[in-house]
Amino acid sequence: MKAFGYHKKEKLKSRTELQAIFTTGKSFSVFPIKVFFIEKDTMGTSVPVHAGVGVGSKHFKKAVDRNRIKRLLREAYRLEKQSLHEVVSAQSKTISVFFLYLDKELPDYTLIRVKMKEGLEKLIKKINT
RNA sequence: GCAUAAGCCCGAACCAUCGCCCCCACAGUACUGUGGGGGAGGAAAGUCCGGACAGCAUAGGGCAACCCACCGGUGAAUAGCCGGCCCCCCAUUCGCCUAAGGCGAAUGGGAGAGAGAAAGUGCCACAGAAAAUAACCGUCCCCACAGUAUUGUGGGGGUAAGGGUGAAAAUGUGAGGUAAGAGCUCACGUUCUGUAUUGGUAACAAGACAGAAGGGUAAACCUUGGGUGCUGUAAUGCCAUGUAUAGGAGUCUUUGAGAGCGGCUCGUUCGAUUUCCGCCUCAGGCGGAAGGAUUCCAGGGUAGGCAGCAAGAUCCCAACAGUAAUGUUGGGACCAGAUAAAUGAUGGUGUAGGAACAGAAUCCGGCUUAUGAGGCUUAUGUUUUA
Repeated sequence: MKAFGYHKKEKLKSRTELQAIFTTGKSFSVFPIKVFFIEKDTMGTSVPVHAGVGVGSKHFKKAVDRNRIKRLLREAYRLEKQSLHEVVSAQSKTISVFFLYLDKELPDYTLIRVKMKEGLEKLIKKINT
C-alpha cells in the first residue's frame, strides 16, 4: 500500500454503508468540512479506513464545480491520512469516514489542506477516548 | 489600417515531484510489483427533434389526441442540411418623375410555422359614425311649415367623390355618365379565380382569353393533405449468494423418503419419524384426514458480479461524380469506459499575467443555448498611399 495513495480499495463504495453513516454514524464539523464516521471492531479486511467525499448539489449546480471540490478533498485526504491509518490499525479496528463540503463558495486548496488536517486530528482524539 | 454585420477555425504549451481510471506483457497467482500504451467537449450542457438497440403489445378499419405543411434533392431519419421558387426588409448602382421624396430594374446581404380567410364560427385595444348586413359631417332629390327669396327648421330617401380617426376604412388614375354619385360604363393599370398555351422535373414564371373586386387574424376554433403502437440502458439477458412461505406439484410418515462425502448398480455418515377416524383382526396390517419432513416450481425482499459497454450511419488523407448537401472507390488509424463515479494537486518556465463557457454515463445524426484572447473569409462604410 502506497503511503500517499488513494486507491479504489480505500474508497467508501457501498450504498448501504453510506446510508448507515448518515443515519446512525457520528459527526462533527470543522467548517467548511463536515466529518461523518462510524467505527467497527470487525477484523479481516486489508484496509483499515474507508473514506469518501461529497458536495451537496444544492449549493453547486454545475458538475464542474462539484468535481473540483471533490478532487481537492481527495487530494488533501490522501496527503494527510497517514496518522489516522496508524491509530486505527494500532487499535485493530476499521472505520468508515465521509467528508462533506458545506460552504457555498469554491474553496482554495491551502484552506482545504489545513482544515482536513484539523479534522483528522479531531477524529483521532474521538477514537482514542 | 479601423468600425459594423454574417460565417468559420482554435479552445495554450513544456519540465519536475506526489497521485487517479482502463488495457497489455512479465514476475507472481489471495493480491502486489515492474515496464509499456491510452485517458473528456466544441458544445460532453439543454433534453428540443430524429434514429439505432432492447422489452412489452399487436387481426382489419374508424374516431379522438399529438405532430408536420412552397418545390426538388440529400440522408437511416427529422422540424436537419443543400439548391431553387415566392414574399418582405436593408444597402449600392442605374433609369424616370421630382420641392422633400417616390416609382421601376439589376446586384449583394438578411428574415420568413411559406397549405386554406372565395366552407363556416369567433375576435379586432385606443381613436373613430362605423372594424364588416359601413351614412357622423358633407353632398343631392322630394314633401311639409316659415319666408318676397338664393334660405332655415322638421320628415322621408339617394350617394362611398371629399373630410376626420386609425396599424388597417371597401381596386388606383383619367374620361364618360348622373339630381348628386358610384366598376354604372370605357381606356390604361393592380390583385385574385378559372381555362388552355409556352418554358421548367416541380414550386413557379411569361404573355392570352373569360370572370371577379372578397379588410386583417389560421401562433383563436376550424378545414384540407400527410405522419405517429407504448416504454426507455436504472431497458434487457445471465450468474452466484441467501432469508421467510401465505401459493402449486411430487415423495415419505414404524422402516427408512431424502441429504452430504467417496469415480458411484455400491459403501459410509446424518436423518423427521406425531395425532385422529374407519375396516380386518387383536403381534400387527390396510385405507383416509390433519400435522410434519423433504425436493422442485412459483413468487416477494436484500445486497453483489458479468454481459449490454464501445470497431462505429467511426475518424484522417486522396481521387472521382455532383452547383452543393452528399455519395462511391482506394489507402491509413484504433481513439475514454467509470459505477459515490478516473484525467488532479503543488512548484517552475511563460503567454494575453495568471485563460472563457464548461465534465462523458447506451451509442449516433442534427438543432438550440453559453463561450476569454487570437486568427481567417465575405459584404458595406471610412481613412491613408499609389
